[in-house]
Amino acid sequence: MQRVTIKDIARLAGVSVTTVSRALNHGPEISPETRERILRICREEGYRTNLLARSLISSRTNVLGLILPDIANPFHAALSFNIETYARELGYQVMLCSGRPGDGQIESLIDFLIGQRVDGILLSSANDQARYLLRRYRDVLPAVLLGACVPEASGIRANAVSTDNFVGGRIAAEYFHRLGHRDVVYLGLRRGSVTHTLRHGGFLAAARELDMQVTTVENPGPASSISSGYQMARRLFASPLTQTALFAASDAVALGVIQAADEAGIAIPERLSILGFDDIEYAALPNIRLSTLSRNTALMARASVRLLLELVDSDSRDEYTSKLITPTLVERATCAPPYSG
Amino acid sequence: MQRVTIKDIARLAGVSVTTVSRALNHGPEISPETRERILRICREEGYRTNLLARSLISSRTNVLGLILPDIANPFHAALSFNIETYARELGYQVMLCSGRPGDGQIESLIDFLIGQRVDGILLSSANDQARYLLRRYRDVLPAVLLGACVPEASGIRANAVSTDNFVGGRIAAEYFHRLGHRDVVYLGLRRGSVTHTLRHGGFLAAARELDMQVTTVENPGPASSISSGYQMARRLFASPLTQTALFAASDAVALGVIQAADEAGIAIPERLSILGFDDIEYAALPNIRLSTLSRNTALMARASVRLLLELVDSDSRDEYTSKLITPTLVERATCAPPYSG
DNA sequence: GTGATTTCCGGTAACGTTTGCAAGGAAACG
DNA sequence: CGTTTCCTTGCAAACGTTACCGGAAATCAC
Repeated sequence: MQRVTIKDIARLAGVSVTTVSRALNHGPEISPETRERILRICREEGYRTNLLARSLISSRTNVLGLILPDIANPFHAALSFNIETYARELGYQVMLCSGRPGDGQIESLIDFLIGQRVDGILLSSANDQARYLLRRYRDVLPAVLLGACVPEASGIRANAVSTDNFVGGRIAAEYFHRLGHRDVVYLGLRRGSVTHTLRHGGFLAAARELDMQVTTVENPGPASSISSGYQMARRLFASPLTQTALFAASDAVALGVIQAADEAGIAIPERLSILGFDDIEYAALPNIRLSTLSRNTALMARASVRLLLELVDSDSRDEYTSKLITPTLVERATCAPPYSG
Repeated sequence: MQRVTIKDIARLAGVSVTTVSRALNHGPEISPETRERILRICREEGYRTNLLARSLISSRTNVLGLILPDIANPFHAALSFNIETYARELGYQVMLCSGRPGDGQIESLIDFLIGQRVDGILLSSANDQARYLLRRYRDVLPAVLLGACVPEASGIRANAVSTDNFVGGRIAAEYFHRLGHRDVVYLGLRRGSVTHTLRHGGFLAAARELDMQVTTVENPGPASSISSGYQMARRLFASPLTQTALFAASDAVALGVIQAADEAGIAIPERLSILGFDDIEYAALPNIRLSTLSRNTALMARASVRLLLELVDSDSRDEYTSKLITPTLVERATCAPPYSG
């Protein structure tokens, strides 16, 4: 694993290391001929700048940390893809880590990223620990919360870009009401999750105004996946079903619900309407045609990266900006008026 | 962004930096009391080792690079998740980059990872450039190819762990034959992709032995996604369909085919049997029930990480090991005997 | 031709660690 | 009590860069 250093190049070119560094980086203070000669030698020798050393002295890595709860969820995958492409356009690389909340996994990931001296982190682990984490790492490195909107009321301020989950919940409830549903279920809330608390809150608020009855099914597990949706739905379907519509915490969860409904012989949407959240690619499939609330991952990615980089550059810790993106309803085939046979 | 260094801790504790370093790292050569005192101060001050500096001197980062063509594909997402978890168990962090082959994206990613001095890379970009890349980076850093088996015959040797694509192709053809199909299509080959060349080869070989007729539809685009499958299938369905079964390059592609078939009014599996590859989570959904060839991502992840770490430790460049994993047929609902009404 | 200015380059320190070597003191041993 | 050994600690060099400052040569103005 022989590695060519700047010193080797300097020796080979008969110049000092300073000159080589200048040839590689800044412009004018070097003659075109020597620069060309040095660059040629670098190419021949296969020289590659040691970014560790460079970052050590410049105290900037041009790497952004991204923490996601579950890359297997297509929504997160799409988000991560968009974040990576956009960051790369801006000259940044992304270091992706997945970690579920609980048992200190997130903390140790953040610690690792700080150790790696990333320039900032994007944290998409929507739970109550966020507020704790934020305070703890507040003046250690710039961070923006992703998807986990911190409510104004909580007194915790954070840089965040998020889907407007409260409004999303409202939209869902209003849509159900418009279709004629009066007895509905909200499925997939994880206790302590800011995202879901808000979404649930919006759903409940609108439901109350509209005189609808809401049953809530909580997510016991950490992840919002197909299998967790399947588990929850099975519990729900174990007793006789009075409700006519179901709002799921995510499309993945909704797909699990569909699976359980299929097994339980519950017709969709005739017997039960199902509305998802995220609008993942698979929701649009002809056999699925899941009605859902769409979040614009490309928009979220751009906004969050841009915000984070502003923070990195400005270095100001005294103001917070929170960007909310309203989800939009995508009507497909899994929602219909209740069957009144 | 004030950062506490080892020097600060040393000053605070009234010892030398050496002592602090020893308290943080190796064991016996320090008294328990001072160690405890130092560690306490580190906690209080929020000290975090600068991994850049450590790596610079130890010339080891404990970071592995992972290059994937498309994280949005659930198969890659699952693979990446498994790789990350397994690597973390072994004390390594993963730096994930997505890059499509062509226009030098892969090369620049590899260059970046080398610059970051990752200990090794996992490269899952199955195309012909692999052989070029391998030779170029051969003695710069350890690498293992993922999913892209390099055939013995090609004379190029590489460390690789891969699904046995040739056998996979055979299995598919034999399965179709067993069901009674004689006129079939292979869809999704990307010209120049090693993976698909092999898979196609196995499919063709078995088909020839079994006297089946094969039509091949090539993938024009770079990615193996739902939309590319949809595009290819639309082209195929534009003219009258004589074939009765279709083997798709991946599950994502197969889902795109299903979408196009749905629009074209082609019944599955009555009019056309469809077989996928990968066995992604969504293939098992009750509305989909895609028959497919399963690859064990967990196994692939463990094998590749283990192999790579062996390479990192052994530092031997003279032997290559290639691990093949046989895919297994998963029969669900999209394959049936041809309709002979 | 002298001084001022520009152009190009080198020496050296620094970034925050780890590590080999050596030294100081205490304990053990005769 | 002298010597050896062990335990604990510190000094200084090194990793591969970049940045500051200063100097030599070349160019320019007069």
